[in-house]
Amino acid sequence: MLTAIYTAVGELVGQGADKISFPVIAERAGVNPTTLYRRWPDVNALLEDVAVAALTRDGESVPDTGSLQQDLTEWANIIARDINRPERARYLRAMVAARVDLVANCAITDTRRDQAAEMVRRATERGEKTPTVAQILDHIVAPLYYPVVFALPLDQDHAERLVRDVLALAR
Amino acid sequence: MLTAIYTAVGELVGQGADKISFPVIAERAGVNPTTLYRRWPDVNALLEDVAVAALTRDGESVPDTGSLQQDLTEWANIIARDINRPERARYLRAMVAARVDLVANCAITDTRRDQAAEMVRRATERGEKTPTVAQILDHIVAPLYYPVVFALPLDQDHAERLVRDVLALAR
DNA sequence: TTCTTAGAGCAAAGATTATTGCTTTTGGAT
DNA sequence: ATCCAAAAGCAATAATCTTTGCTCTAAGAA
Repeated sequence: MLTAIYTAVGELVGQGADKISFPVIAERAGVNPTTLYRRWPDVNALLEDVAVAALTRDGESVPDTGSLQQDLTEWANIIARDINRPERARYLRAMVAARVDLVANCAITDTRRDQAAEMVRRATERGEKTPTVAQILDHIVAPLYYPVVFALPLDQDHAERLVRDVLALAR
Repeated sequence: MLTAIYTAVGELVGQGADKISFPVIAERAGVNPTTLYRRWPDVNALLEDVAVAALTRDGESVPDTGSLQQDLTEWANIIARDINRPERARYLRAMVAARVDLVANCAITDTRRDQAAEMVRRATERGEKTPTVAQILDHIVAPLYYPVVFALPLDQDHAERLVRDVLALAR
């Protein structure tokens, strides 16, 4: 039931459907539209729920290679690969469209911040100089998301360049 | 006629209306819905046109203070102030929603790149060491847009910190 | 001035979406 | 097994959006 609905939404978002309405979702999920109208205040709310579910399932473990540079590089590449997948990119845009503040805060930013903090903590323990968590978010995460959100052409080695830059800020 | 339509759209977007349809726009603009249906393929197309018009009219001149640091600081603050205005933020999100690749490329990125290039050029002529244009886009522009797009809380002095960081990359 | 034509309005019809009262199913507790 | 309550389905209705043929207006050309 619920998973059928989530799946339906995921498929619609994934294939870039531009007419995502309750009736459309309901038909694809094999449920009655009324169910959706009764359970969610509007389509955006449902979209939000699905987005949270889709974006928080990060089995992604934080890289732990023994060097901050490698950790960040692997991490940045994981993020880059993830958000550049077409359907993932559409999720992001759909969320932005829906002004899904909650998702933005919880699922994306918080997770990324925690992961960055973890890597910095380990590096500090090893005695490495590190940039701040805020710097990592500003200078790695943001530049990775920016082109995806705005549908700009992605360039190779972006992640590597960002890591190199941010490491120059290590104190 | 056209300006009435654009104005109507602008007002609706500006006040965060979530039901932006041709009939609604038409009524506010005092035109017949048919006109809109016949002239634009769908609402997003109209939104795109309006967004282009709204975002390309940058009378913004590039700062020229005699120092790259000051140029970048003023520039970053101009950008930050601009895109953090609520209705401007909504435009951005609306554009992202509409997958307005064209707008993203032309109006935003290209303009910003040109402006950055101009400041770098001047600084280089003065003999200053500078970061690359790509670095400025990655480490100043992207981090400024990121929180706006994702509706994250904005923090004071963000622009200043970004400029300080990016200048550490100057070569 | 008259003709031409692109664009805008009007109105009717069709399609889709949203709401609501009521019935039916389902899963768990007794 | 039976009962209960929450959730889902159903169907009728309303509201909104979309399409289409036709008419009317206005700006430029002959």
